[in-house]
Amino acid sequence: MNGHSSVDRALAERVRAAAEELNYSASPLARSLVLGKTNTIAVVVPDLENPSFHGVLHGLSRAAKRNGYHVMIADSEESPVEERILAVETRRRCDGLVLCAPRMAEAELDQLLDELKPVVLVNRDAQSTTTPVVAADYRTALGELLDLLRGYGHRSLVYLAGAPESVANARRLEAIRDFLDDHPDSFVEITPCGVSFADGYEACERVVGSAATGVVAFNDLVAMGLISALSEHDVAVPEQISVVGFDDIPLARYMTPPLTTASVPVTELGAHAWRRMWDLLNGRVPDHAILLRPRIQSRASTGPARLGGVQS
Amino acid sequence: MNGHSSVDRALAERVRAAAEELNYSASPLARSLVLGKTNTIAVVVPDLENPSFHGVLHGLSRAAKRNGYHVMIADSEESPVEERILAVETRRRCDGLVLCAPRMAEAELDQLLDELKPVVLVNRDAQSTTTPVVAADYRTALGELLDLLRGYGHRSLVYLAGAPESVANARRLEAIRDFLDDHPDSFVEITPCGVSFADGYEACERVVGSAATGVVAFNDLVAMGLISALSEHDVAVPEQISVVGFDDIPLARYMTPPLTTASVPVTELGAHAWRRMWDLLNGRVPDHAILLRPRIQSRASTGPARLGGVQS
DNA sequence: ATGAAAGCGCTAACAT
DNA sequence: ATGTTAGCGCTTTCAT
Repeated sequence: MNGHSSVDRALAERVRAAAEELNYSASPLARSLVLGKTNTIAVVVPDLENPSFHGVLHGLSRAAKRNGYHVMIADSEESPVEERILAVETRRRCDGLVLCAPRMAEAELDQLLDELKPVVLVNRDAQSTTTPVVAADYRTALGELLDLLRGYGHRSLVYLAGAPESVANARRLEAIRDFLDDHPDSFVEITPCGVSFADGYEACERVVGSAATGVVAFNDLVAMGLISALSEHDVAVPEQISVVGFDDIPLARYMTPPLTTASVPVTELGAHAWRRMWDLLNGRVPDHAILLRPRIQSRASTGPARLGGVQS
Repeated sequence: MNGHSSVDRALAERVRAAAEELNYSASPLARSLVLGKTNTIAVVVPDLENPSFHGVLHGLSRAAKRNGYHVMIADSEESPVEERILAVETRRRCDGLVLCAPRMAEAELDQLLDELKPVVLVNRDAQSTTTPVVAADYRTALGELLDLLRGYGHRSLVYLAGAPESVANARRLEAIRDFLDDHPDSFVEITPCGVSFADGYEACERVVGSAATGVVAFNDLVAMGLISALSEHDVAVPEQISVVGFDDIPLARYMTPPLTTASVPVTELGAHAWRRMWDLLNGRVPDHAILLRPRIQSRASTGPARLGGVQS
């Protein structure tokens, strides 16, 4: 018997040596079958190409490896139906599931959660109070960005919105509503925009046409696109308009000017997700939800407001 | 019996219905054990955070899914020893292995390949003539970039080198050597630099100090860092110095000026890798090696050479 | 056409 | 302390 029974020392040693020689090792498959555990978990993501999932995957896989677990990946290609099928099917080949920002509807998700458990949710919450959730606190972070702008004296802002349906956008809107409630003298214009550099670039006219002195872009890409267009229109950032992004992508700090933004701790998100899963796997009950606070990176794309905005 | 035996129609239908009702489905684990195949492959990468591996993973996982295969990931964290252990261990839990740009030494790799097969290599070649290799043709692509610069009249260039040991850097040096052989009137100064924005930024002095009219950066990040520093030194790109990058990262086309670079088809790389694996899995013999040509993106960071370089 | 039995490679519980 | 056996959940082969 291999491992920790009560066997003769010498014999055990000889067996181990022989195993080494023939380079034999127990079939993980057969072990899994009899033990009822595969030492593998799966993570389902909507799009493997999205950088924010890389971070999560990275943090998760490293943490899992330290506990001797392997990780499978499943890419739902942004399809809610595919996502459901994939989740169920993948779940059967492993011991647990991590669902990253699932795209399926609330009702469907809640119903599915029971069948899938153990399962942990990343960047998406559910009714289920038994399912652990780990998420980035977009709402608080955007609030801090708004506060920063306000601290510089900005009272009239534009928000360049992302995908209207998305949870990410909804959270930001909540933060704006909170902010407006707290500061009745402030004004934020919600402008449909998008999530890419090109979207930000094209929003330039609208921004310049408004009386705003500050812009909150949905993310860094949008902010960069906007800044690029602004510089072509000879609008100085931050002298005439301050701009903030969101995500802190690698190039954000190297832009001219370096971009003020919120850095989402994606790798930590993944590590925390594993922690929850590990608890679940060991019969422990993890905290229900944990919100990770993005870090505000205050850089040179923001500065004191000039009265009257661009026109002045 | 489930599937395609010769059974009574009605009975089969009833069984299927019952299975549906109880939402029963065969345990993939037990099936795997008896069939001797897991319908899973694993891909080993040196660093899950590296964007170029995301593309490969993405293309690979989508292609594999279409053939009913799952994919596991293993992150060796850039450690050659870890890589070896991981590869062997992971291989036992699945039907095949894809090694992405393995960091281990040639000799070790060649020896290991036999134990791991079926295995396909991405962006790294080996002695083994039986192991399929799919790679990006860095050498040809850099040659084309050099030709482009030459076409603009540049005769004196600087190459900002990446990690000295890396295969990626070696391929580029080969291309430079070829180019120099073909064009004895050209001159390329090899300068140690690095792979990041900051590395490129710091190379500015060296570049300005040289007589070069064109710069070949190891990658886009380096090129961007350099251009950023050049603009602070009021050196105009491409009027005074032309700069090319490599990779075509998402922001390359949006830089000011938009960056001339080579676009590596990473997703296709992944898809091709799966194709090879699929052949291997089905007893077919795939082509030994396939080289995917990056696409040259000629943009505004390159232009006609001015005699005398910066000084003029 | 259908049912029974063997066995994939292991581990755990039992008997020696 | 060591050897033996049952069985994890399937598929396949062989009888019926």
